[in-house]
Amino acid sequence: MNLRSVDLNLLTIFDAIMVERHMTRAAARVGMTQPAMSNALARLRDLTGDTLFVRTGRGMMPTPRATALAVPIRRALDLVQVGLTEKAVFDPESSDRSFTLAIGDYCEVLFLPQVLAALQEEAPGVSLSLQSPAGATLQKELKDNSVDLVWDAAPLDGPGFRSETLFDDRIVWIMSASHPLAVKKRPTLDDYAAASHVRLDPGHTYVHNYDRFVRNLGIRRRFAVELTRIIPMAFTVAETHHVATVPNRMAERFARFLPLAIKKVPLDLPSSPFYQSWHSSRDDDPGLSWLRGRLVDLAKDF
DNA sequence: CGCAAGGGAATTATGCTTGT
DNA sequence: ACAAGCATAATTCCCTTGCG
Repeated sequence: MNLRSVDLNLLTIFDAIMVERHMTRAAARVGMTQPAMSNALARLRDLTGDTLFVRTGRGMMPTPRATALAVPIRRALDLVQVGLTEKAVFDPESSDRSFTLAIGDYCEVLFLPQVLAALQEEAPGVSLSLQSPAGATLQKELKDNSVDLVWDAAPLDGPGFRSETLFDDRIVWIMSASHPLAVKKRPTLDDYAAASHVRLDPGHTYVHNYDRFVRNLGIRRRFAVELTRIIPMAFTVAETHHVATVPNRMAERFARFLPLAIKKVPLDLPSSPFYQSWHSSRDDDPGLSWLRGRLVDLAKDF
């Protein structure tokens, strides 16, 4: 049934008759005349294909169909009432809501374990759905609510979008622990430029930003391979003599599991912050506000 | 933007049914 | 038979839509 073609006001009519069991009193209850109430009941009968209420000596008796409808209609009206009159609240402990995030494989690797641990503790019923790719291409998805939050190395600050900083990072380069340069304490810019690089898909915004910065300095790097995902990049670097340029937090994370050496890039680099962005129509969404706040907090200690 | 036509729901007036 | 109460008919009012 298409609700667009249904006069939802008829639900309040139904409820009034159900409560009063009397057309004239039901009409007074909702502030209309008895014939109007009678006409509204006729439309309800037409809509449901059921008599709904039968005239008897002791008032209007509901049919089985009307009795079955009474509870769901009452519940629906209560929900609407609450929704319209009270500011919605979000209770993380009892919520079973699911949020869709597009945070990119970098943050999935780096951040997701802590986020999930925190959720398990504070909001055990809340679930996450991760969508890739992340980044500034997701305006449409944010707008139509198919994605709740986007993380990226660039804020989404167009009209209708909001962003806040999550954390800051600096760019480093990594290589296998068995790479000849791994033992060198401070590899030079020449060492860096001469190395054979693994390039991550510039769809990763921080890669795009960094590439542009380095190119503007006139530094040319040789790329042996271009990869779209972070995990293969980490393994490639760990098991070959190619090097990669990545945010420091990611480097440290991988170095806990893989034999990697982390080196400072011998350049005066700007910091590489990450942002979370959402659509401004969700500003008052209490659930999403809660999640955003928790994510910002978690990113601080991280 | 303003106006007229059309449609739907409310009101008033009235008819019809039912219980006492 | 009569009063109470629901349904129906006629009319009014208001909102939407289409056109100049």
